[in-house]
Amino acid sequence: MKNREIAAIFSEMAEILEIRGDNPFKIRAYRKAALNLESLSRPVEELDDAELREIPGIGEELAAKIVEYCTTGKVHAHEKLKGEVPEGVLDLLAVPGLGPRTAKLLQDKLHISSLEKLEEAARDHKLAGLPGIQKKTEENILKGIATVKGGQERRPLGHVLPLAQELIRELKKRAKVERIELAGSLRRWKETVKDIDIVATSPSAAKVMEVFVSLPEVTQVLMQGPTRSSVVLRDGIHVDLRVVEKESFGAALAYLTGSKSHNIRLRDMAVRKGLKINEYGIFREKNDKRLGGEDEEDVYRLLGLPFVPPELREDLGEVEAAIKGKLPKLIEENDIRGDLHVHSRWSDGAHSLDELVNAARSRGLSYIAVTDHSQGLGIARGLSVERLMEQKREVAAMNARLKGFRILHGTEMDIKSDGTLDFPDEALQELDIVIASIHSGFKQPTEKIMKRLEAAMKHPCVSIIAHPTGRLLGERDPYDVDMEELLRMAKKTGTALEINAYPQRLDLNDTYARRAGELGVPLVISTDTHTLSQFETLTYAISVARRAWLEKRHVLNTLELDGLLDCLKRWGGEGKSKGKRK
DNA sequence: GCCGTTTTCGGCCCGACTGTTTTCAGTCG
Repeated sequence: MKNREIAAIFSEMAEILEIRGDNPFKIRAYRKAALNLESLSRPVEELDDAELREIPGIGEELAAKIVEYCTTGKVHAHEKLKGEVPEGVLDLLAVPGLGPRTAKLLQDKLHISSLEKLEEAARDHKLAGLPGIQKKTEENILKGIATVKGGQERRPLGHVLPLAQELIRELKKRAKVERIELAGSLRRWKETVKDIDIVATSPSAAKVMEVFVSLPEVTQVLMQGPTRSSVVLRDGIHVDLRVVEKESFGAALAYLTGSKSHNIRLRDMAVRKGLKINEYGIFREKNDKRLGGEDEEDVYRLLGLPFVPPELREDLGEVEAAIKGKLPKLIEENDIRGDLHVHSRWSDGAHSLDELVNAARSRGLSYIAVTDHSQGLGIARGLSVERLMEQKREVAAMNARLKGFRILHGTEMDIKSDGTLDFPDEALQELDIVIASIHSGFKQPTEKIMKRLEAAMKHPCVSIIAHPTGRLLGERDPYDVDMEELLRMAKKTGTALEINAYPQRLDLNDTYARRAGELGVPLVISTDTHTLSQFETLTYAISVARRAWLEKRHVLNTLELDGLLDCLKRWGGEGKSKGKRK
C-alpha cells in the first residue's frame, strides 16, 4: 500500500513550500491531502482517477501526482522541489520554536543545513545578531535541539492516559478548579499521543497556573501566561493547560479537543452561517453577540449539528454525516457481553479459571473464552493436546457449577511460520472456539504471511484471527499483511477479526477496523487478558472501535452467548454442515 | 491546491505566547 509513501511526499512538499514562502493555502492543501491519505484504508494504487478525487482534499493536480507516483515511483514536482532546499534543512523544522522562516534565514545567511551545524553555530553564538534573533532565541534553539535529540515521539495512549488522569487529580486537589477535562488527541482516544492537553475553569486562573508549573512532575516550563501554560514532565511529555472563564469552557474544550481539521470545518461552517467560533464561545459575526459556549454541545447545536463524539472528530466524513443526520450510534463499553480472548495459568496467564470468571462476572460479562496458547509456543507454556483435553474437563466441571455464566473452552492457536496450524483437526474439533494468530516469522514477505493467514481462515474450526497485523506500537512494525485481501478473505470465510485491547497492540487499528465494518467483516473485541487488571483495557479496544465508526451490530461479542455461537464460524456451528459435532 | 444553496474565481479558522521589537513577526496548537 503506497498511501503512506505518498502522504510522506506531500508532507515534505508542504515543508519545502513553506520554507520557500509559498502560498500558505497551497501548503495547507498538501498537508490536508497527506493527512487524508494516511488515514485512508484502501490502497490508492487500486483507485482510478475519479475515485482518487473523491478523497477529500484531493483534486485534479494531486490525483495526477498520486497516479504519477504509482506508475513511475516518483513525483516530478517533488524531485524538483527537493533540488531547491539542501538536504538537512528540513530537519531543522523538527526543532520546537524553529519554523520555516527561521530555517530559511539560517540557510541563506549561514548556510546551515543540518542539526549538527545548527548546534555548532548556536554554541559559537553565531546566530545572535541575525535579524530577529538575539541571545534568548539562540538559547531556545539549543534547548530545542536537546529536545529533538531526546526523542519527543508519540507514545501509546495506554501509557499517557493514566499519567494525564493523575495530573488532573493533582490539579483538583491543589488548586481551585471548577470544571477540568482532558482535551486533545487523548480525548479523541488516538492510539498514540504526543502531548497532554487540559482545559479548566477557575475563579483564580493565575493561581492555577502557578500550581500547574510547580507540580512535582514538572521539569521545565516552556511558557506561562494567564490563560495558557505549557510544561515538560520528567519523562519528556509536554502538557498544555488552558484556563478559561466558565462561560467559555465548552468552546475551549471543543477547540482544544480538535482535531485541527475538524475545527477548521466547524469554523468554516460557522462563517457561512454568519457566526464566529473561537475558544471563548460562539458569536454572531456582525455584532459579536455571544450565543453560547459554556457547554460543548452549544457549538454543535448552534451550527445545526448533532453532537459529534470526540472519537470521530478527524474530518474523515463525520461533519458530512452530522449534516445528514447519519452519525453512527457508536458502540459502548457496556455493550460487550463477553470476552473471547483470555489466558489462564494453564499457559502464560497469571490466574486460575476461578479468578478469571469472578473478575469477568464482576465486570458484568456473561461469558469468557479461555484461550490459552498452543503447544508450539513453548515460551508461553503452550498446552499440549493432552493438557488441552485436561483443561477441557476442568472447564466442563466448572460450567456445571456456574449459573448465569459460561466458559467457552478454546485456544489461541499458533499459525506456525511454515504455514501449518499448531493443533491437529481432531483436537480443534473438541473446542468451543479457536482463535488463530501469528507469533513468529514476522519478517516474511506478504505472500507468505497471507498464505499462513489464509490457511487459518479457510479452516472450518477457526473462528477468529487475533491481533491480525502483529504490530507493537513503538516496538515492532506490523507484518506485511495485505489488508484488503485479508478483509475479503475474512468476509468470504466468515472468520472474525479481532480488535485487541492490549495498549501496545490495538490491532486491528481504527482505520482497518472501519474498513472492516464497511465491508461487513465480522469483528470481535477482546482484551487478551493475562492478568486481572487487563480486563480494564477493554476501554482502549472500545475506543478503537468507536474511532472506527463501529456500532454494536458490527461486533459479535455484543451478543448474548446463544446469538454469538450462531454467528461464529466454528466446528459444530457453521461447521455443522461439514461434519458432526462430537 | 481545493472547493462551491453566497462563488468556476476568490475565498480559504483563529488566537496565545515569545522574543524581538516600539507595533509585530514567527511559531504553535
